[in-house]
Amino acid sequence: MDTTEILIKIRKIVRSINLESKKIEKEYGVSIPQVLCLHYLRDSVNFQAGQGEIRKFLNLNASTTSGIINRLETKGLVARLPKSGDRRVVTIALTSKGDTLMTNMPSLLHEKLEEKLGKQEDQAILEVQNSLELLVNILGIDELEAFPVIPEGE
Amino acid sequence: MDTTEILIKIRKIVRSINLESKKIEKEYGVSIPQVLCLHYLRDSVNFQAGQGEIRKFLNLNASTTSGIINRLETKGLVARLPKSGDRRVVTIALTSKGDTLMTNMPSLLHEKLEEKLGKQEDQAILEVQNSLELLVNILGIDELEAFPVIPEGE
DNA sequence: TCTATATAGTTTCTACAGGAACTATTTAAA
DNA sequence: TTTAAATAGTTCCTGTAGAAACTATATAGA
Repeated sequence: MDTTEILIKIRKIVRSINLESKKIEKEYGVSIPQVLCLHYLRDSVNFQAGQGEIRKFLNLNASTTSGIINRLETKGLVARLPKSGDRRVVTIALTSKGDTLMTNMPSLLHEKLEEKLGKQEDQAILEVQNSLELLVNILGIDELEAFPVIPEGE
Repeated sequence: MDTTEILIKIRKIVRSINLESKKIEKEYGVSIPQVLCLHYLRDSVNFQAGQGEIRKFLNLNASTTSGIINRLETKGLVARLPKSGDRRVVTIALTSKGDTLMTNMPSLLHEKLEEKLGKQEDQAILEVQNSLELLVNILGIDELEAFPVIPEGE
């Protein structure tokens, strides 16, 4: 049985996402994780959210999230604000510059996938979802299962 | 339609592979890409191969491959040898230390997946493969399609 | 109150990953 | 033969990713 093939395909998918990310970064100055972060802020109340909230949404490590926010901050797309009440919490706020960028950024991988996947039969889409679910379960992502998927992705 | 969910699942799979890789690295001192590299050498003639050959098999950038080999070399698991004939080519050779490590390294993600996937119905496995294939095609990994998959993975 | 302990983030370190620029060698062409 | 182009690798730079160690703040318990 060819699990090697499956692993190679997963590696290919990963790689294509990375390549797309670098392409987007070159064109717009922001990578996919950065875009996802800005995207989340745009959907948040007052365009603001705590680092932890973002971290949970992106399903990333705190240090990774910190780095992403650092790069966004350097570009002026995001600002770190103090939170009254709990001074441990750093509120991340979308700047108008960040908002403008998001407005002008067209079709990401996300939307490309959406478009192309839309052309597939419903049955095929269901199979893709089931297959990925199976892989997720098989690979044993138990500790992560709890993370709250905020479905307000789009 | 929920492509967001699909992307999140792919990210989860990627993440679980990374986590597994770090776990393996902590336990055995070598990561999955490094193991794949050693694995390839073990299946090569005289336990040797050119960097380019490895690069094509792993489907990675030259600089990335260079880094992986560097780390393996530092650990003494691999050695860089000159190739008579073409002095641009660097032959990568598995050392006995590397060979021994591979002999003693049990059940990788690879084999875990194999084991767990073996318990699934053939139909499910087929669906997984088809789904990944579909995603690979949708994500447009055209330039990479040509890379020669040596099926001697196991 | 004083002390755990838990929580929120940051910093440092390491690995993977790719692009760009570079060196060195080989091959093709003029 | 000398130049031009292709090929094989390396080095440098940046980004993603996580673990470990750390700071600072908040909360619970004695």
